[in-house]
Parts: sequence; structure tokens; C-alpha cells
Amino acid sequence: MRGKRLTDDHVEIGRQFGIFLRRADRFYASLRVAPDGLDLERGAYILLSRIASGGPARLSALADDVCLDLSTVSRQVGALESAGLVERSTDTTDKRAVLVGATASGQEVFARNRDLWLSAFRDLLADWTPAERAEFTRLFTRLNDTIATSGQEKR
Amino acid sequence: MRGKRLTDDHVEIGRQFGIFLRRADRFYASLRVAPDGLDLERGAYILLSRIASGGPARLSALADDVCLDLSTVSRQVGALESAGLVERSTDTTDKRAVLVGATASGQEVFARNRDLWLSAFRDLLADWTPAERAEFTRLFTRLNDTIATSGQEKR
DNA sequence: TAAGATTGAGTCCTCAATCTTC
DNA sequence: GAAGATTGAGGACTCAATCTTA
Repeated sequence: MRGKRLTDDHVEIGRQFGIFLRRADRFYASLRVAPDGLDLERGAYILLSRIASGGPARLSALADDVCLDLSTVSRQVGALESAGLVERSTDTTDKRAVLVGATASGQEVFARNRDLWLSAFRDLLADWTPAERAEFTRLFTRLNDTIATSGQEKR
Repeated sequence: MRGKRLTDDHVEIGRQFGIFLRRADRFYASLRVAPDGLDLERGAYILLSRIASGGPARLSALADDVCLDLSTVSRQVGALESAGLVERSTDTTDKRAVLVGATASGQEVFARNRDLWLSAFRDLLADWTPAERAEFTRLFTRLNDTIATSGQEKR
């Protein structure tokens, strides 16, 4: 018996969720930092972060990890490659696949921006108590997993 | 003395936040529903929701409420107007301003889509306990306000 | 035929420039 | 000149079509 009644929680979340996403996206977009004259867009930085900390990987794996379309990742890799931060190489075991790895320069840029990036979140949550942060992180992760599972169902 | 140490909470939130936003945005985009042959994009529906439930308002007020650029709202209103869901009228007290209100058709479409829209969130959080939902809503709202305040500081 | 990757077309958004009215 | 709104240009993303290799 699937209830039709909607609790106040759902109403509140449903009404505010889209607006929250935009606000959060604006905040996140504002994190664009330029350490060495490089103006890394957040999408490119997230990808660089994944590549630099996780090691070389295929484009399809990267797209899955950062939750973007493969075509978008292909273009982002092109931009990072032009900036000399990553390198493409053909997978010798499967010539269809492309492996993307960070260059020394890419590793350096990642390491240097990491603290700037994270300090923005530190400042944002400066007034929160550790308990609040921990609880939020827990529920936040739970929601992330819930949405990911929900998306898989539709395939 | 501004501490340079970053707690694990910050690291975790910082690393996953961007990916979460994309996943959530994809989920939210998938809520696009077409009740009467109308294919309302989520941005347009959020705006219609605001107009239908809040009464006529200026474009600048709408843009502020839904957290979008004024130009985007102007185009969204144009789309909703073409669909016959909202109406533009000139503010008689200030001829520069445009007031946007919902038509009878717009009110009807809003009311009919509301449950569909909200039931998606009900399904999404079906496995959560009421306590978890309440706690998450609380912290979620807190974060929303925190980001909103953070954004204002930069003006 | 299918899988991996790239490229083209189209959408939604922001920023900047412009027009009208205060 | 400043405020409210519209329009043009450009960026980031998705979907669809294409090319190469398994």
C-alpha cells in the first residue's frame, strides 16, 4: 500500500531542493582559483583531482567517477592536456581505450590548489559545530548514495 | 590565528561536493514531467511554482527567489508565456517594472504537477527514517542559509 | 555487433551591452 | 545617472551520430 500522503519533510525538501542546487552550484563555481595564471574551472579541477590522486584511468572510468557524460570528460581532458596538466596514452592491451594520467606539472597544480579549495569549505562551515558537520556529512553521503542508486534503477 | 589544519569532515565534503551536485542535478533534471503534452523543464516549473503559489511579482524579485540571473528568468517567463501559463503586465506604479502572474491554466498545471513532483522525493527518501529526514532537512536548510549568506558577503 | 572515444547540435545558464523609465 | 528588463555572446553540459578497434 503505497501511501499518497506527503509528509511536511517531503514538501519542504521538494520545494527548496532545486533552489539549493543552484545556490550551491554558484558557490562551487566561485571556487575557481588561478594559482599560476591558470584559470581552472571547477569541472576541470574535479577531474584533475581525480586523475592526480587516483592514477591513470580510462575516459569511461573517469566519466563514471566524476558523474559526467563521456563527451564532456573528453573535452575537459583536451583542455587539461592543452594546459600540460595531463597526458593521453593508448592502452596497449586494448587500442580502443585511452589512458589519462597526470603530468608532473598536473600533480603540482593539484597539490597547490588542494588547500585553497578545501579552505573554502572550512570557511563556509566555520560556524558549525563538529557534531553538526559530522552528522551532515553522514546524511549527505547517504543522500548521495540514495540518488546514485535511484539513477541506476532507470537504466 | 586562522588554523591551517583541515579536518576530515572538510576534506570529505570538499572532495565529494561537486560530484554530489552533478548527481543531484541529474536526478532533479529527470523530474521533467509532461502532464498535458507540456514538457516543463525543471527551471520553468520551479518558476511556475513560485509564481502560482506566491502571486504576481516583478522579474527582479522572481530572479532573487529562484536564485537565477534576471536574464534567465526573463527567458523562462517568455517560454511560460508562450505556453499560456503566465502573463506579463506593466506595473502601473512604475512603468519600468513588469509583473508576472499565473493564468488559470498555469495554476491548474502547477496544481496537477505538484504531487508528481513531490512524490519523486517521497520515493527517493522512502527508506529513510522520519528522524533522519527531519535531521537532514534541518542541516540542509542550515547549509542553504550558510551558502546564501556567504554569497552576500561578496557583493 | 559492440565498446571506447571523439565531434556536432542543441539546451540552460551567466555576463555584458542596450533600451526604457525613474 | 540609476534601476528594471530584454537581447546577444559565450561556457558547460547532454544527447546523437560517427570513427576506430575488439
